[in-house]
Amino acid sequence: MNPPGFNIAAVERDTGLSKDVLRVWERRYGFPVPDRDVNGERLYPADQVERLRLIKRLMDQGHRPGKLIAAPAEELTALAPRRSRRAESAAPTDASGLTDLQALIKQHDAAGYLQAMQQRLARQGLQRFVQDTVAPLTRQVGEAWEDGSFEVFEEHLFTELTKRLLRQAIAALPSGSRGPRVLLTSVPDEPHILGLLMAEALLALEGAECIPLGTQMPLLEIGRAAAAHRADIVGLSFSIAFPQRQIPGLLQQLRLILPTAVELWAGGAGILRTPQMEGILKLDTFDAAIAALADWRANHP
Amino acid sequence: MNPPGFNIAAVERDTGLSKDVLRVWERRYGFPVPDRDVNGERLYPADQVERLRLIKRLMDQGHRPGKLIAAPAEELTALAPRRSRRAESAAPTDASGLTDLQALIKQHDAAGYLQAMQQRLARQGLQRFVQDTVAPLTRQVGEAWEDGSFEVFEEHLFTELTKRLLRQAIAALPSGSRGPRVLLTSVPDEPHILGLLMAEALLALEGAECIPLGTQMPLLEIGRAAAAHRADIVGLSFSIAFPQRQIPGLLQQLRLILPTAVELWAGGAGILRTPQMEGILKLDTFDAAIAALADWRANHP
DNA sequence: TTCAATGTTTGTCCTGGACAAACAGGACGT
DNA sequence: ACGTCCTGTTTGTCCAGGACAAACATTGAA
Repeated sequence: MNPPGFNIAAVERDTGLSKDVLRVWERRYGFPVPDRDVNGERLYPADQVERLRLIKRLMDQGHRPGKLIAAPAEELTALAPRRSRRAESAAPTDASGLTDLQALIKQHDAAGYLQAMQQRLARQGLQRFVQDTVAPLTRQVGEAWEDGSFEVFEEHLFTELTKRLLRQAIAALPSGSRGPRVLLTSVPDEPHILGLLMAEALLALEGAECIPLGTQMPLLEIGRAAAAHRADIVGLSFSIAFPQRQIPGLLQQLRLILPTAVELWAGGAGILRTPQMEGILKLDTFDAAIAALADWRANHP
Repeated sequence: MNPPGFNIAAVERDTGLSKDVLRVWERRYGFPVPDRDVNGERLYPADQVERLRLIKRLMDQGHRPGKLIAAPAEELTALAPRRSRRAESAAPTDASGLTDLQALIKQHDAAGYLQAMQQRLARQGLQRFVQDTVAPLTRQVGEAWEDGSFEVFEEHLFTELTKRLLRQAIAALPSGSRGPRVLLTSVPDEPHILGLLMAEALLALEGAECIPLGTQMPLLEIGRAAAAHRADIVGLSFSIAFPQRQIPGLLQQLRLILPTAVELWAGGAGILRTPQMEGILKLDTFDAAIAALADWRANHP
C-alpha cells in the first residue's frame, strides 16, 4: 500500500514517539534504522513502524525501552502481563455483565449496545451507572485496546456511543444553579473526554453548575475562561494514556495562572500516581469528587 | 502571575508553534528572545507567549510570519480584515437572529444559548434547524474566531453546547434501518465534528443507518471499519480549517483502500474548492447529500 | 488576463553534544 | 526481613547551527 515508507513526522503521529526519541534511539540502541530518501531524510519501512507501535504499547504498560529493544519475539510473549493486580481480582467481581457490553461493541452492534446501556442506566440510576458501569467499562476497553484485542475503530465507536449516552443523561438533568460553578476541561494533548463527562454527570446530579469546555484547552485559555465564567472550581481530567511525568508541571503552572480563590481539582485514571500538591485537589475516585463538592459547599455558605 | 515562565515545550503546547519553529524564528527574526534558566534552556515570559499566540492567529488567517514579527502594535489593526467577500454580503442576509445566538455565547450564557437553540429547533424542525441555524452559525463563529473577536474558550463552549444539541436531536430520531449504512468519520488532523453531526442528523432524518465513529480515523482503520460494519457508504467531513491541498491525495488513497462497492462521499466547507474526482462524490451542500441518498436508494432497490 | 520562470520566505529535518530527572540496585542501619 | 540513603545507569528533552525543498511572491512573456 505504501512502498515509499513513513517519514519521521508520520511515525511520530502513528506511534506517539517524538522525533527526538526516534533519533536518539537510533543513535543509542541502533534500533529503528530507517532507510533514507534521496535527500538523506529518514524513511521508516512499515514493519519498523509496526514494531515501534508494539514497543510503545509495552512501554505504556511500564516496561523500559532498553530491555524491549533487545529480544526479537519474546516481546510477543510479554503482551499478556500487566493484568497481575486488578484484572485477576476484578474478573471474578465482574459478573455484572460488563463483558457482555464489551462483546456488543466487539460485534459492532451499536444499536444493541445503546439499548443495553440505556437499560442499565434506567435500572441503576445515573450515579451508579457512571460509577459501576461506564467507569469500569472504559477501563476495560482501554485494557483491551492496550493488549491489541480491540481495533482503533472499535474503541472509537465505543467512545462515541458512550459520549452520547452520557450527554443525553446530563441534558436530562435540571440545570443546577445551586452549587459552585465548575469549569470542566482537559489540557492540550489530552483528547479523552469520557472522564470529563462522567465527572460532569455526577457533579450536575449534585446540583453543581458545570461549564463544559471540551478537551485540549491551552493553559492560559483556561485561566481566561475561569475569569470570564467566574468559575469557583476548575476541574481537569487526565486519562491513563496521558504522559504522567508531565502532570505535576502542568498542574503547578495552571495553579500559578489561576487566582487563589479558584480551586483546582484534578481527576482521572492518569493521576493516581501523581503526588499530592499544594493548592491542588487530587480526586482519586468519584466518591472523592462528591465529597469535595460537599466540602466546598460547607466552606462557602 | 508566573515568574518562572514557560519552557519551550509549554510554549509549543500553548501556541501550536513547534519547537523547531520557535528556535528558528529566534535565529532569523530575533523575535521570541526568551530568558534562559540556570541550565541555559529557554524560558519564555508570559507576554512573549501572548504575542506568539496573536501572531499564530494572524498566520492562520493567511498572513506571513516575516511581516507580522516587524511592527509592534500595527498588528492589532490587522485584526479586522479577512471579511472582504462573504461577511459583507452575509451581514444583510442575517436578520434571522444568528447574531443574537452568537452574542449569547460571547456573554458566556450557556443556559440561554441552549434554550434559544432548543426553541429554534422546535420551531424550525431538525432539517431546517441544521441548514438554516447550525450551519451558518458555525461558519459565523469560525469567522469570529479568525478575526479575534472570539476567544478559544468561547469557540470551545459553542462547539460543546452545539454538539450536545445535535446529539440529543439525533438520539430522539427513530433508529433508521431502512436506508444505506453510512459510516461517518474524519481523517487524522481533522478534529472538527460538527459537520459530521449535521450530516448525521440529516441522513438519520431520512432514515439512513448512520455509524458515527468520531473524528481522526487513520485511513487503514476506516477501511477495516467499513468492512466490519458492512457499510454501503463512507462519509468524510472536512472543515474549512483543514489543509486543502492534502484533500485530493487523502481521498484517492482511501478510494484505493475501500472496495469499489462502497461509495465514498466527502462534504464540509473544506471541500468546496476540491476538484471532482473519479469514484468520489463531492457534496457541496446539505441538499446535495440528501439528493445523493435518494440516488443511492434508487440504484439499490 | 493568464501562464511560466525566477527569487524569497519558511517549515522541517539533520547531526552530535549535553544534562537532569527517573530509575535500579546495593550498602547500610534498624 | 524491611526501610532508607546513596550511587551509577538509563532515558527523555533540550541545544546549536547547517541544509534543503515546498510554498509563496514577483516578474516577464504570450
